[in-house]
Amino acid sequence: MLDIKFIRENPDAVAKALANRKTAADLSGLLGLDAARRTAITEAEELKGERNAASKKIGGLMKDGKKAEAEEAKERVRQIGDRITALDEQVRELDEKILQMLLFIPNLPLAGVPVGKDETDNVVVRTWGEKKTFDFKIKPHWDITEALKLVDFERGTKIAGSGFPVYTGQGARLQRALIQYMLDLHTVEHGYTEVEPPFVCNADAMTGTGQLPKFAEDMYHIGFDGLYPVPTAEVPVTNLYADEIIEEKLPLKLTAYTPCFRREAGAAGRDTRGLLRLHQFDKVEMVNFVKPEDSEKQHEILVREAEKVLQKLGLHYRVIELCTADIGFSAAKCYDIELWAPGVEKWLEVSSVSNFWDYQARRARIRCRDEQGKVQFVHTLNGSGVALPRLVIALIENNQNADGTVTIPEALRPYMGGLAKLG
RNA sequence: GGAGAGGUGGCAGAGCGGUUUAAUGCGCCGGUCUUGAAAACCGGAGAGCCGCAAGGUUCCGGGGGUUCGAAUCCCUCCCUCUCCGCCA
Repeated sequence: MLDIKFIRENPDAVAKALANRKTAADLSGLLGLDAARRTAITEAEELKGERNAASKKIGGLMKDGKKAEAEEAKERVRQIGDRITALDEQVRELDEKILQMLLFIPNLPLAGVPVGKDETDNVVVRTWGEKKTFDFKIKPHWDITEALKLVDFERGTKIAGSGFPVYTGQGARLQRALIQYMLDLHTVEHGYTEVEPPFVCNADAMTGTGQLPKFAEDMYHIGFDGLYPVPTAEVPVTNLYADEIIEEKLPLKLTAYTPCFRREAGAAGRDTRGLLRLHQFDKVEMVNFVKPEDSEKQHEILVREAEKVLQKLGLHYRVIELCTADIGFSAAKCYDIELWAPGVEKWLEVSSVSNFWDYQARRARIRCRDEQGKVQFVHTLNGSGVALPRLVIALIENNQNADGTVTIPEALRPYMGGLAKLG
């Protein structure tokens, strides 16, 4: 959420930043409500001051036995009280309206984020590795998973629906191995603390990180209990510190494996084949809570930590900086990491590494102290480290052999019981 | 799920209608003393909002109510603990 004070003092800059995002917002309407709110608060607080003083006097009169005088004063204060009740109600309504508007306004892109009209204006920052050449006819991953019985799509559809694959045999083992490999990498080499959060969250948590209220349709919802299966570990892990002043040393780096549930509303019919786009998938996520002055530096470190996962597996990837029109709702700056998948001949997004600045911290009220002990909002960052299905796609398409087997990268073999090949 | 008890500042724990601007202890920060430290003593110290500031105002699990005035009384929801039941 944006700071209403910042909007009040920089309306033009905010309008321009939102325009770069291709987002419209009624800023003047918002500021009108803000002005009305402050007027009402000022009057209400003045009256409360009067009432507090008068009530104290009444207490004194009662004690002295001056009953008549006390009754007279009570009547006067009652009237003040009525006015206060009305003003408080007015403030409450204005607060709610202002909050509802703020919750729907996205974060502002950082200065330096390329201004663009859509995803075609994203910028390739760097590329690692190169496209592998094959001396045989390669297969797309769905043929490989079928031949090696790694994934059973049909039975997943039967028990849950399309987009809910069943991993079987070595395919299931591979999922488990990748999760463990990534968690070990982040905890041992990158200094993360592993957490295993709940796989469902309440509406408050969903609002804190920005999924609600705007993206309700993208999520599953257990209406009976008011819970949402998590669309990403970002939600439970970031909200761990909601409503807190973090006293631990920053940066605080947490990593978590969770399954992720997404309705993919609006994406029906796209990438329906294989593992490209799913309603449920596994992901290891990294979340950082950092001091405001460190967030840009820490963001760069975070992308490198995600890249490390791919480098150790020897996979060709590129890092993209998203332009103003393409960064996510809550993000101020975002890098995507894309793996090359030769079978489907596509760059596949396996990681999104975002700097949320103080946007989520303000929504979730996550704070820290500066050197003077003054309370301020932390900056939150997160990055996939990484998402499994597309990693699996790239892994098996890149490492497939002429005989139909798939070579397992060295880094992964300890997690596969020493196995060198699938199939 | 049933019965009971309880939710107060970082923690412990008073207060149960009007000098509570939330006692007291521990912990924390600063100071005195000390070669240094400890102890002792003195002082400080929560969060939000409005305000240029002075200052004001709100917050005792959440919400609502009674009252001139609520941490304190009433209603309701949530959570925790104990016992019972069920159960991986």
